[in-house]
Order: sequence, then structure tokens, then C-alpha cells
Amino acid sequence: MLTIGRLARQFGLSRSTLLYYDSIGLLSPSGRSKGDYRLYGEEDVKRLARICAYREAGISLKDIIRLLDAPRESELAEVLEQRLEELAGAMDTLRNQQRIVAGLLGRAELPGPESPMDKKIWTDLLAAAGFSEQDMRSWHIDFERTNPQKHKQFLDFLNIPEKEQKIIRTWGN
Amino acid sequence: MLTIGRLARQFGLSRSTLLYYDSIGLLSPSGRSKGDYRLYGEEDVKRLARICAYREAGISLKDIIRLLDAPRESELAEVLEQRLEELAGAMDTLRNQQRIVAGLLGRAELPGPESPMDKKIWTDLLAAAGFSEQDMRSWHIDFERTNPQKHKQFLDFLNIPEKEQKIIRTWGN
DNA sequence: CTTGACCCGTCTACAGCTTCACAGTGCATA
DNA sequence: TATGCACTGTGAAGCTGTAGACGGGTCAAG
Repeated sequence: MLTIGRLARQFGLSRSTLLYYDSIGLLSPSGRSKGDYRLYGEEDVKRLARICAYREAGISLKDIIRLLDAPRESELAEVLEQRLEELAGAMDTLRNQQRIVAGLLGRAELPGPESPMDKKIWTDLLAAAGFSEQDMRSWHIDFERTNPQKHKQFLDFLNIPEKEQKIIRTWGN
Repeated sequence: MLTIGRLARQFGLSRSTLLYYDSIGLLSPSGRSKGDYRLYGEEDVKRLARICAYREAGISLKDIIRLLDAPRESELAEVLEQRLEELAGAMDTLRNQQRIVAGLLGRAELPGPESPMDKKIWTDLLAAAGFSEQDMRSWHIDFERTNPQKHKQFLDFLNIPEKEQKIIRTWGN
């Protein structure tokens, strides 16, 4: 039987976190000492381990409660699938913000030679590795054919303006 | 002079958001009507436009206040650079969670056209263009030497996990 | 029995809003 | 003029998950 502080230390959490978990009914100690100390048993430790595992996946505490208390098998997959979608959305948001910040940085530092640099840096690197203009061209065509979505992401990454992207992406036709 | 509801509609925000911005001193209307309605002038509209631009970059309202009220040039770059780092960290977290969720799901079904495929798509494309393993390696070394920041961004773009990135980035040493 | 390390419950704070409750305004129509 | 509806005002509370502080009780060792 562990007291709250010990359990917290064992899992690298803070006491407040466990108090909170208790307050929302996610993890309540199975016993109390005579001095009213929370006492966590082995079952509780196992439960907390599962909680931490799900938490690392970024699943909300509300959903974790659902998962632990209603052990219908399909529920888990449901929650996980949904989490995957959330993650994809969040990644999109972040990528977008990355491009925006990069753009802001490019325009902020003395108007001019920042954003075209990306493309230049890139082509210089490839040229240094022995890539010819023609190689790059057929490589883009290949990329567009194989995975147009990723290709777009890549062009975005290089800060290639929309107009130029269109030209590049029609090379193959 | 616009009332709060009109301004909100114009920017696709809610009234409460503007109320909140006023309450924290981020955007206070430059006038009031006789009935004590908030009246936003042209200056206010411009300010809000900047606010929205920064918000799209995910910059915190606190930082936006700093940027708008203390227009030292260096401050902007400072904030943006820091935001870029935050974004990189957040992307790492999400990628990690993606892997964990995928693992929990039984790793049979990959998360769509996403993460593990990226690296493979990439190397396949380069290989098809006649790049050897060794070529790629020296190319990474070159990239890291020339522009480590962009290199990291690129590795992020490929969804390479943090651990592997470290290995790649020390090839040159 | 004292000391120090723990624990109790409760409260506050963080970001960025949203939602609610209740009251006053502005304008058009009956 | 009265009515009605859409708008506005202020203030407070709620959300998520966690950290930390408070004043005071509890436990074990010395």
C-alpha cells in the first residue's frame, strides 16, 4: 500500500495530478489509513500504469475513464482511431503555422533574399552532390507521379510560391 | 466606426473573443457611443488584422501584445524564432503520440499515407534518380554543415523521429 | 518527545477562449 | 407610442490538466 507521494514519485507525476485524478474519479485509492491518508494498492498501481500509457498517446482523461470503466473491446479502437484523426489535424495546423512563421521571418529580416534562399540552398546542395538540372526535373516529375500530396508538402517546405508550384507539377504532362 | 458584432463578423471571430481581447488590453476600441457601445475605428481594424496574422502563426496573445506595443525590430524575430522552436517541439510530441497510438492499435494498419512511408518514399525517389546510400550520407553531412536549421526542418518534414535525427546529424563528426 | 518528512483538503494560476445571466440600447414596424 | 427583436453592456463561471502554495494534522526515527 502506497501513499500518494510515493506513488507520484514512482510514476514521475506530481501529487496534485493524483489528487486531481482522484477528484474526477479516474483513479481513487482503494483504501485509507486511520489518519485518512490515501492508500493505493496493487490494483491501483496497475490502473495508473494504463492511465499513463494512454496519456502518452495524448488521450484525454475523459476518454481514458471511458476506456478503463467500460471495457468493451471496440471502444478502444474507436477512441484510438479518433485520436489519430485529431493528431493528423493537429499536425496540419502546426505545419501551417510553421510555414507562416517562416514566411514572417523571411519578410521581416531585410526585404529580399531570404525565402528565395531556401530554393537556392536546396538546389546548390543537390548540385554539389552531382545532380543536374535535368535530373532534378525528372525527379520532380517522378515525385509528382508517385505521391502528389507529399510533393506539394515538399514544395511548401521550400517556400515555393503557388504559381511556380503549378509549373513544376505540370512538367510531367 | 464599427460596433463589436460587426467587427467580429468581418474577421470571422466571435463577439466574446473581442470582448476578451479588450479585457486583456490587446485590442481596446478607440471610442464609445453615447449608449456606451464599443466603437472600433480604422486603426483598431488594422491592429486586429495584425493580431489575426500573428494568431495564425500560433503566437500567444501575451507575445502579440509585446510585439504590437514595443515595436523594436529585433523583438519580432526573437519571438518568431522562439515560436519556431516551440513548433518543432510540438511536432515531435505529436509524431511520438502518433507512433504510440499506432502501436496501441495493433500496428497492422498504418496511419494512412503518413509517417513511416515518408522516409521510404523519399529514399526510393532519390535511389531512382541514381543516388547511392553513400551519396545521401555525404549529402546529409553537407546539409548539416551548411544549414543545420534547415536540415532539421527537412528531417521534421520527413517525420524522422528525434532519436534518428540525432544520429544523422552527427554523421559529420 | 521532538524533529523532519510526509500527508490532508482547499485554493489559485495558467491560455484562450465560450457560455450564461441579466439588464440596457437602437432601430423598425404596427 | 408601444412593441419587438437584435444588438450591446458587465460580470462570473466553466473548460483541460497540471503545478504550486497554504495552514494544519500524521508518522517514523532518534
